[in-house]
Amino acid sequence: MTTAFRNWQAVQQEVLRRIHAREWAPGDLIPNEADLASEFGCARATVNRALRAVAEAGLLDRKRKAGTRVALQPVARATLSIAVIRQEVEEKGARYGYALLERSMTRPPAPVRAALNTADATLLHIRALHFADGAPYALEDRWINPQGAPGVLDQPFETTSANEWLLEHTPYTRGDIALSAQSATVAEARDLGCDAGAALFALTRNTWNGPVAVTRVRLLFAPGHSMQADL
Amino acid sequence: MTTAFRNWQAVQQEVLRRIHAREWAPGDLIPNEADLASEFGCARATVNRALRAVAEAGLLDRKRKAGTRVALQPVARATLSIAVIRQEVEEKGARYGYALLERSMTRPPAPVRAALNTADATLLHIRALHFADGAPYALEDRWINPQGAPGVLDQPFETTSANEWLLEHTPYTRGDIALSAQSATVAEARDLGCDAGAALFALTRNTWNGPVAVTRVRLLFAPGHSMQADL
DNA sequence: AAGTGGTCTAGACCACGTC
DNA sequence: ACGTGGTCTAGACCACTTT
Repeated sequence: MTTAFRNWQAVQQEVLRRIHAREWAPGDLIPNEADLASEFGCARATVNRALRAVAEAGLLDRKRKAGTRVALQPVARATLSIAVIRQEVEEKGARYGYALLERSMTRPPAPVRAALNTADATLLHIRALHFADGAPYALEDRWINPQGAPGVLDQPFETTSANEWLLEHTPYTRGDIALSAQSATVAEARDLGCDAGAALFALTRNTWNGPVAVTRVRLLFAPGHSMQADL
Repeated sequence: MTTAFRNWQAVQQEVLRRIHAREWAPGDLIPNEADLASEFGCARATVNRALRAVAEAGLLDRKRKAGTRVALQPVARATLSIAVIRQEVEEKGARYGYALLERSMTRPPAPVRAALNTADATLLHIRALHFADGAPYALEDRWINPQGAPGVLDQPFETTSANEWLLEHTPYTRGDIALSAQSATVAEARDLGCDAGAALFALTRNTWNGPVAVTRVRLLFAPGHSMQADL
């Protein structure tokens, strides 16, 4: 006799067990929801909830009519949590500091124009440093579209970072992120207090609110920085 | 009169609209599920589904009894999809290539032992190169615990990468990932065909199957590599 | 103690994709 | 055409927290 699986977490655990134990091997078609429900002694909605969760984790492929199959090559999905830099620093138990380096209205260089699709508009350009315990932590290079961030031109950003202000005052509907590595230029090395040519972790992020570009920011982290995530 | 919101996606969209329009401002307590259900003209379960989805995206904080609040600082969550390297290369439209550099049973250095918590066991050490259109794409440095990957010792890994074999044959229950930037050592530069000291994007990943370590891998990507994700 | 979200149920209908 | 997952409903009970 099988124990009854009364809640969706229990069903999920049993499904995961069968996958890991290869009772359901990669590529296999598993029983449909109705059959599993009667086997597990619960409602179909409960099985659905469990299978949906496992599918979202990438271990199952579900298709109407075709049924549910164990994923052949489970694509690992790591979820990065990207918080405000001040939070990130303080969560590491360090004292946060901030300094504005530059604030101007400028026509951005071609790559920025292309990424934001803002043609030849003049954007607010902010360069700033974030510190952890007095040491440079990250160098922020940001372009803000005043059209997409009402009120931004009234902000001096001398004590509060654009990073923080935008998150609280400017909604966005979509965005993308790119992570990469790059060598520190002489200027960047000076700002970050490292050697020129040092390997830096870079995060570039664009956000939009509907069709209108809000901001593009490139964060260069001091050498040794790493981002963690769980699978 | 309000239009009826008949499905959870429509409810979700309306909730997002209210958050973005600041009708529900950060920190605000929003109406409870029952009230929203009657306002939207749908069942409470439908509202629940929608609110749960928004909360999973980080825009709402939900607590029993305390109610649902708009998140003060929505933590951006970027989901990285980490596929098999061969897939990754082929999806870019390039021809994939693979070469084994080293295969041995060795006692790993301290950092690896510590990360995997394998005490002084002897592990399988694999070093290999992945190519895209003939050019080095990524350098793989991997340690495999034979205890966690039955059958791995029978694999030569001369034509099929450990990356691929493990994903298909070895289940895991948890893992972690770290992303960072580092300078190429002389040896790494030789393998990757770049200059020593070049900034490389590094991905280090540990996986376990329950309490037993399965593998630890460090992937060093050729200069210029970036990882993309959406928000 | 009471209010809120979390979940389960049984049944129903629908949408999609394969056959 | 038809089988499968996707979703909705109405009602119910439970679990967690705050009051």
